[in-house]
Amino acid sequence: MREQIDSGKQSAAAWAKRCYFAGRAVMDATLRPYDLGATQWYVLWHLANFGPTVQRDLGRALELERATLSGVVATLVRKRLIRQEASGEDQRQRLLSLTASGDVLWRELPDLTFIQQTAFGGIDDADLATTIRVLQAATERLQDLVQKEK
Amino acid sequence: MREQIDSGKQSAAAWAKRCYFAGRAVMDATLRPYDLGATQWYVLWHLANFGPTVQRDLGRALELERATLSGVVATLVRKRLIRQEASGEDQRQRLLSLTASGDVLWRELPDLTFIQQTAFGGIDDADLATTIRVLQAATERLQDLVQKEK
DNA sequence: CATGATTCGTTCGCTACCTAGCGAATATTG
DNA sequence: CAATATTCGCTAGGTAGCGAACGAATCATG
Repeated sequence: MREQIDSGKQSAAAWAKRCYFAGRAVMDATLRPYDLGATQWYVLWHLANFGPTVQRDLGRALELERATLSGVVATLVRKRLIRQEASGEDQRQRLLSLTASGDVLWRELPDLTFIQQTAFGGIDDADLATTIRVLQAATERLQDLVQKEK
Repeated sequence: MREQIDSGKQSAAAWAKRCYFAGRAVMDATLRPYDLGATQWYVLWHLANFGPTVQRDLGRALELERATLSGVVATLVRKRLIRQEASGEDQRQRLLSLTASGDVLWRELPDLTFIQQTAFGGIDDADLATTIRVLQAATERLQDLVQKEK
């Protein structure tokens, strides 16, 4: 929202938005041949790298709301790429794991780390650290604001 | 997506995402009593500050796709907060302006600039500038990547 | 041990984005 | 001037994310 750039504060927020959407656009374009969304890729990525995971833990790891993850998981189950089983200990929990075909697909998928490499590669380490620190601080303050609204 | 923090590069992208959604959450919470979404607010804001605007120009100013804006505009027209008229010069264009009730509502709305003030206030100017520069560079590189995919 | 609070996953309904494709209007070019 | 290309707004269909509300399971407390 370009006109909001009357001060650096608006500008920072606007660039955070643009950066997020630009990154997602690249992921979407890359994953299009595989009929996968960015979030679906993250789920497969986690299961491939960390093995079977309880849905709650997956949500916390990927920082997704239960409702959001629920929908993504349902989609992947429908595609038979992941499996959703009862967890032994807690009957409320669902244990997620890759199916055989999910594992096969995962091996075919391109490595997506090149996206961040392209985006932030060559940027000064100190500047990158500053950026992360500023965004982190802003996010925390915003989350506090939401809490206070309630 | 916290586990992606094996390098600052993933982390920066993840924080950009969180920052964007946190900001939107505050806007949504603030605007809830008025039954308005964040994007709807931006449209009203622009019309209140810049007067009647052609839909195409509004889309460019707010950096929204035609399709996205089309839906938002339809919603606001349905609420009778804005008006959509034929533009004199070009018969394809639609001129948008606040209705009387839209103007009344706008005056009631709280000032939302406090959100960015809260989020980025007190942060060192140089750090803020660095953040903007890094995000801007990353966004441009990502957009180039998308172009190449095509 | 019974009651109440919390947690987990689901569903519903919403906003906000996108791409693709359409028809109509306008610009460009041979 | 006719044919072609572009632009503008709309619609359809998709993903991503949220909050609220719900049943079932579990935990905490009197």
